[in-house]
Amino acid sequence: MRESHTAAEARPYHHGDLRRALVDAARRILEAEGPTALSLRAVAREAGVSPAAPYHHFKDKCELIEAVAHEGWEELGAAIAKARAAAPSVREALTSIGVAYVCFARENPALYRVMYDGMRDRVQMPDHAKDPESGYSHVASAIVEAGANPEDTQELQLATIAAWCAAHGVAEMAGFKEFDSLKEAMGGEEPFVRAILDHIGVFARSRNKPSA
Amino acid sequence: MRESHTAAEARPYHHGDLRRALVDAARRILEAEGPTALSLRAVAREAGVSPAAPYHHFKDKCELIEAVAHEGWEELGAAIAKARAAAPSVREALTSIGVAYVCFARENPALYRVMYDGMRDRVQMPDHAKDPESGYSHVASAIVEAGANPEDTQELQLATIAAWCAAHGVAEMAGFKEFDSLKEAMGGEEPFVRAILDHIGVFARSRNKPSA
DNA sequence: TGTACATCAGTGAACGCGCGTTCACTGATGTAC
DNA sequence: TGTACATCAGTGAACGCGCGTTCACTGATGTAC
Repeated sequence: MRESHTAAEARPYHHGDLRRALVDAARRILEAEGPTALSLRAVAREAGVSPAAPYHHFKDKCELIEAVAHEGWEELGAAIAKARAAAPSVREALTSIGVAYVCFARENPALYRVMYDGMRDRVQMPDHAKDPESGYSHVASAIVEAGANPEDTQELQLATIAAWCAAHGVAEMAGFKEFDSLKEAMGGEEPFVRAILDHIGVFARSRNKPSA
Repeated sequence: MRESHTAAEARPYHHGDLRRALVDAARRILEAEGPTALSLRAVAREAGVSPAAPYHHFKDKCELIEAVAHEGWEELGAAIAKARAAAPSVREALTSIGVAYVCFARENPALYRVMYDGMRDRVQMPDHAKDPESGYSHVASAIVEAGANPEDTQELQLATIAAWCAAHGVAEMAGFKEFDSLKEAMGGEEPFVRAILDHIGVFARSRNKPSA
């Protein structure tokens, strides 16, 4: 019952945990065929189930996609936390976070796109800023540790958002074929990404701590 | 024959310049209903023409969309050139360019998205770097004017790409509802964008010219 | 321990929809003589 | 200037497709007695 069943395998009439299986199937489709291929029917097909089955677990297509995106944000938050913890020094924490962010997006490009699409027209502020385990909170507190004044909340918000925006831009563009020759000259995509982040500045040093 | 005909108006059997009219119709749809509504049939409908008519002017849907995106890149290049020319000083040129870039994207969000979608999986490097009127070229030469060494082409490329990435990130995220209260506190979206760009650094000063 | 029954989680066929594209066609235009 | 004809740029009906969602259904499970 805990084991997963591929589409072809025989499986009991009752699935056990179809909700989970559907989210996994959706992610497999995203990875293999990209966001445009992500239809409810395709997900059901991939999970080896009839097109109506998902409706016992999700109100509609949108709700399934939200579940996928939610999982993505959680994993991104975890990746950022891990990178921060592993950083050799407080001064380098932000750079590590930036690299981890971009790597996550590059390793899960379709998932990342879905995460952002869900974000775009959201009215209600999601939990990001409130959840201390979110990527946002980690960035904010890394900026404070690097010397920013935690009392000046507006300034801190701006710095955090600036870092987030810049990382997002790099994440979306790092894969452009247009940069292939440059990436190659630099020894691969990661050195390239590090160099770009370093040029961006928010990641290279804190504004309120005049270098060292 | 030069005048435009709306869908309802009578128009001669031969359109005159249907190609142009189709691109305009596509942009109207983008603006009004966003990228997901941009179908060939919808464009034909909006232009007041049968669904088969566009095939006399474009090989397929993709070619139409490319034409729209191409127009977008040209306009973005022009907006950047204008901002650069209007900048009060060489030192501020980059900031002006950044603001102009983000403003363009925010004023034409759906068009901007289409432009980037077309970019994503492009193999052939488009003309951006070669075309001296492209946004890319303007940014690169503004960076040189700000003090970067034009001989070090790799460094110059990195700086240009870094600025481009950061601007893209801000452009895509500036509209998030999540930032509404902060934007309001800062007196609107443009001050907010300027503040974010300023935090980002590439736009605030050149790396190779240690401030002033 | 066995049986009746409610509930849950699937099935598969069907709905209406809009899409991209093709096709044979026709009305309008321009050119040759 | 008038006429025959090739070419161009439209039409509108039709194709097959995959989609999201609904529906009446049924097989499996769990609970009450």
